[in-house]
Amino acid sequence: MSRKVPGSTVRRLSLYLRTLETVEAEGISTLSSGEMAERSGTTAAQVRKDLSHFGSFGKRGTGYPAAELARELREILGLHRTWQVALVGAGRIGSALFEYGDFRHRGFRIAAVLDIDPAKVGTHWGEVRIEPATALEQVIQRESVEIVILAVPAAAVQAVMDRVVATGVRAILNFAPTQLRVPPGVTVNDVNLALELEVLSFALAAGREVE
Amino acid sequence: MSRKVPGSTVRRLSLYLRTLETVEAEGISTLSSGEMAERSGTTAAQVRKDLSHFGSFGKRGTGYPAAELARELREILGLHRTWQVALVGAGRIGSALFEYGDFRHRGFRIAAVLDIDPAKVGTHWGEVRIEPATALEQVIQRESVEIVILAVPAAAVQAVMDRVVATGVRAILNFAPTQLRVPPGVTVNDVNLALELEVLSFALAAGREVE
DNA sequence: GATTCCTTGTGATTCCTTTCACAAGGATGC
DNA sequence: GCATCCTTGTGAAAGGAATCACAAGGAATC
Repeated sequence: MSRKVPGSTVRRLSLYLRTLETVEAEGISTLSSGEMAERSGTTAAQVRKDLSHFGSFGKRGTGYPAAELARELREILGLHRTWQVALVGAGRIGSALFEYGDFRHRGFRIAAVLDIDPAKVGTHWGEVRIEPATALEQVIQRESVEIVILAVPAAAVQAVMDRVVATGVRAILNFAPTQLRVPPGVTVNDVNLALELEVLSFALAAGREVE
Repeated sequence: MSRKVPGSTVRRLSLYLRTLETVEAEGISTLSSGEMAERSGTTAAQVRKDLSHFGSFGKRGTGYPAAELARELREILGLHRTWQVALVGAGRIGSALFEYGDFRHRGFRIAAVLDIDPAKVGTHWGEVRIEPATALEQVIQRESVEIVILAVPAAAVQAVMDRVVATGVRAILNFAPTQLRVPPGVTVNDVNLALELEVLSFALAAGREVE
């Protein structure tokens, strides 16, 4: 049980949680680190080491109780509560994310959608009315937003980010292919779709696997 | 100039390339490893070490010629040519990816779109006719597809992947939140959107930055 | 109850990535 | 031409993460 947790461990915890949910749906109530590893694409030792950062959840000779470990992981990952999310950018990517059911089931509620395009402002996505980007600060405050998803063009993203950070938001998911400058204490997670394809391109061109 | 290249280096190369393109657009023709690092969110030593895996591209006392290094990086990443891509799954995410302009500009041509839904099959996205998922093998062969993007539900993805791999495709970009089992020689790159939000959730819940 | 078989949790080790530090070499100014 | 200032490329060192290996302990069988 240590203090500093590698980002790679956090990402695997998320995979473990999904594995546990699948396993529970299959009616399995206990699984070993080896079974977890097999299903999550890692090794038994890695599973045990990852979990050991946060405590001791298994029983020797038996393994881990699926339901209980899932509950623990949700707690650790902060998924035991609902997070209010604002989505900036109502384009294709924004729309896909809004529809993405996984988010809601996992405790992320897209409470607001904003866009700069006057033609989109005022229209509705389901229950949510698209609001003007100029109202960013008010919307974040009104909806108690803690996580912002940026799905805006690369040219605009730094300016929007600066405004977001100024409101006190400390977690940002950025889809623009731009390296953002953020003050310490703010976590930015980048999803760069072109980059993901380029990794594949490299693997094919170089004739080797990557990662 | 070494043999084995870390995946993290490949990902940074992609960022460097984007930085170079930005820099060129600003009319800058030469930049140092320090300037590159500043703009790409890393360190000067890292930039030099990353590039040193592939050769020697800079000039002491001066830095790197932007246009030339960009050309070299495109070569290394395999972006000097066009890749034929098939997109399986014409839902929200598939649609967003199809519209995503960055892909085409980077040498990725979505040559085919497939879906299992009869209501979608036969309709067109731009020039591309949506084809039935049953025709997967024929379409891959006909279009000489080398990269497949899987934007299908988690429950279906392993079966589709098996068929894709059987055709000889060796590079897959998977958007389903499922750990795929692949034979050696096949590179799978996962994009797990819920996971990316969960990393942020963890950071907020734990009160610390991640990565 | 004793024996055998599993499985966890974790220090030690190995492996890999990043950072450091500096020699080598080019540019610039006088 | 010489001195000074930069910048690269890279071996060496440091830092982190994954793997190993095993002691500790529970379950199951006879």
